Amino acid sequence: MADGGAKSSDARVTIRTVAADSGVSVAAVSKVLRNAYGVSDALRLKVEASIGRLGYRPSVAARGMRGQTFTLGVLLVDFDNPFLPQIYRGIESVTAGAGYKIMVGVGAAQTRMEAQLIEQMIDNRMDGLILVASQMSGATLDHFARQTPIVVVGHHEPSAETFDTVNNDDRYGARLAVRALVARGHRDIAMIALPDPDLYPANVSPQRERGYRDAMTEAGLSDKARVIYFPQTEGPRAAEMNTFLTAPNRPRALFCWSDLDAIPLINLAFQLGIRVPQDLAIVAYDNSPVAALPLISLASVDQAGVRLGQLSAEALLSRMNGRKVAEHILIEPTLVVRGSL
Amino acid sequence: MADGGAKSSDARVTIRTVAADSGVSVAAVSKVLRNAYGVSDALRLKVEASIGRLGYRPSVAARGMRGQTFTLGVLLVDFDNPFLPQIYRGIESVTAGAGYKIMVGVGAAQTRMEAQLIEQMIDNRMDGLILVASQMSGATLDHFARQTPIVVVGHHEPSAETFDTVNNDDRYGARLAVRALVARGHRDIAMIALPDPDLYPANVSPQRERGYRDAMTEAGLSDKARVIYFPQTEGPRAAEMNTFLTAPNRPRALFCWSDLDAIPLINLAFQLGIRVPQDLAIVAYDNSPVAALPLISLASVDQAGVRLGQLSAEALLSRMNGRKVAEHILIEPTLVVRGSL
DNA sequence: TGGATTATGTGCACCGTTCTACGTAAATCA
DNA sequence: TGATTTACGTAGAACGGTGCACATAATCCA
Repeated sequence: MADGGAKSSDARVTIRTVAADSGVSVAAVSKVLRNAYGVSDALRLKVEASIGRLGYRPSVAARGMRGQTFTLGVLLVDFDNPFLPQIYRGIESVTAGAGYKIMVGVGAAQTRMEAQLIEQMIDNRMDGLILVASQMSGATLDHFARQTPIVVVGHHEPSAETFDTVNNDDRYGARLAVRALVARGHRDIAMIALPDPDLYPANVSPQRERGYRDAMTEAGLSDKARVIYFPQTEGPRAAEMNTFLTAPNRPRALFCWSDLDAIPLINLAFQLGIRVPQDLAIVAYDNSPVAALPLISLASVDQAGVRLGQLSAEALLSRMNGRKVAEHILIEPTLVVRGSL
Repeated sequence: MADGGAKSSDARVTIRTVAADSGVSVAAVSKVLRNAYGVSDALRLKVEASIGRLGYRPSVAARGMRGQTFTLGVLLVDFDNPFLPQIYRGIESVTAGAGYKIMVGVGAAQTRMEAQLIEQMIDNRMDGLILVASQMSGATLDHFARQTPIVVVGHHEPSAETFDTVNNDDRYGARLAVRALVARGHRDIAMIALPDPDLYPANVSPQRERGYRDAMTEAGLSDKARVIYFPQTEGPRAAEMNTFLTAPNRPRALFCWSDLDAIPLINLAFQLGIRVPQDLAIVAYDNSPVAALPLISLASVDQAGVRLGQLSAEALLSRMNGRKVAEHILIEPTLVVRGSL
């Protein structure tokens, strides 16, 4: 790192500095920067030399006022879900090649904060947005999608026209999981899902709930179907999990909407002396790294997070490039069998 | 190609729209926005009414060209370290109250990319930056710190003058961990650390390494001290871990620089039939949520991530507020005893 | 009552880019 | 050879805010 430049004047190097240094107009420098049409090799070389010499970097903020910022925004529900990094990596692998930078906003699973962050990203003139597992309603998404290109991951809304969606087939994935339990002879199979499925029908949990019911019906077990909703706040949740596991009518098998709930559950079962899978078989969803640990060994449906990320980034780029008609991509998940099954 | 995307409808509401609507000057609206001096209640009310009616939001990009953006940047090494969310939460809890928004950059543990993201944040005119566990050298940090207020977490450089640092006392924490092993009668205690401690002496791992040596010397075991460095790439690393655990000279106890390495290790031990802690006692660092799972039950040094985040945010705000002299904060970690010890 | 303050609002020059419209020289065509 | 076209470069108006310098009105003080 050439730090020895002894930058006597701390004055910011702007496009004007570069123009003066290379003896051309500001517009010419701008053309080189954007590599626009109408620049001779001689000019380009001269300008690039100046840029290098001065260590010039264009201001994203100023650039955003008229043109592109080459920055994309990614909104994540929260930080704790170990499945999200995979999606992020997928996105990054595609956008980096196309010369885009990424800024991440963390929603903390609150609609209010999510909206603020999206507005923030729009106000920063980011060129496009990818929203991962957003809690927002289709109408709100539509509102934002009219202002900037948007792709949504983990939100099923195949009829949306203003934004694209990228998902794994959650309904099918759930069916896979339940079928595996049925194939092992289980009949008393319950499901753990997120509360208020009717409030957020586009979210993944309600979709998986439908897949669960499909599979139960398919196996002639529709009368056995039973969905449990745990509270989302830490304290009450732990207590209810405990009650659930120690209750006399505890099911013999469990399909859990996400590793996020299954991992605490399998640990609690261990503490309570409930043997997995002998006393309680568990299959979950997301195939997060923790599920793969031998000490946990949680069977889980893999939704190819990296692939989801790549597809969403590609969709965003193509939309930014002018595509107007919405795309709704669905990929096929697979079941990863482990000891808990 | 020249078309930026789908921003067809609704002409943008700008400060001029608001000025026209409320019948005052642009400057007056700006004053209200910044709540600057010299605004009557009547004017304020009128303008705020217009803002509400029109749904106006100031453009961060435009604002950044002269004034503050009220946006802070947080740079994280990577996404997979489950300890980072705690720090983020701490930061967020402080900055939200002060009216700042946060954008996150993910460094992917590459110096090159980290530098790019920092530049990106500066170019976006963010008001200040918090760098968490950055890999960068002190000189590079200094270079950036001259351009914008910076606080660094997880990087020990108490003599730095241009930026603040916030850390837990890694050296002391390591000593705590090793002492606990010694207290249980262990003598053959090895340490697992990050490679190239001399290349990045300011990072946490070398600090913990020093604490390990301190404690070994303190217990009269300096001749037994032994530090193992695993390669950082997935494949070779797993292989070397395996070799290490099955070697005849495998130590009886292990202090691991981070849960990040200890968790795979404890799982591998389980697979190999090595009993923890009977055959191998393990203490690690970071006290991540996974370590706390009963099935893992990994003893670990807790460095109060949330508190670190809060302190760094407070330091940043005070620095942004004009403080020039550097602050170097050190907090005391605690050991969380669990089954692996 | 006149001059000095103080409170409130406005005009306008920035900030650092992009991009359209246009000028000019060189190359091509008829 | 003159008329077109093409290639290269430039001037200057945006973009959407901020904030200084100033004008005006209201209030205060002897």
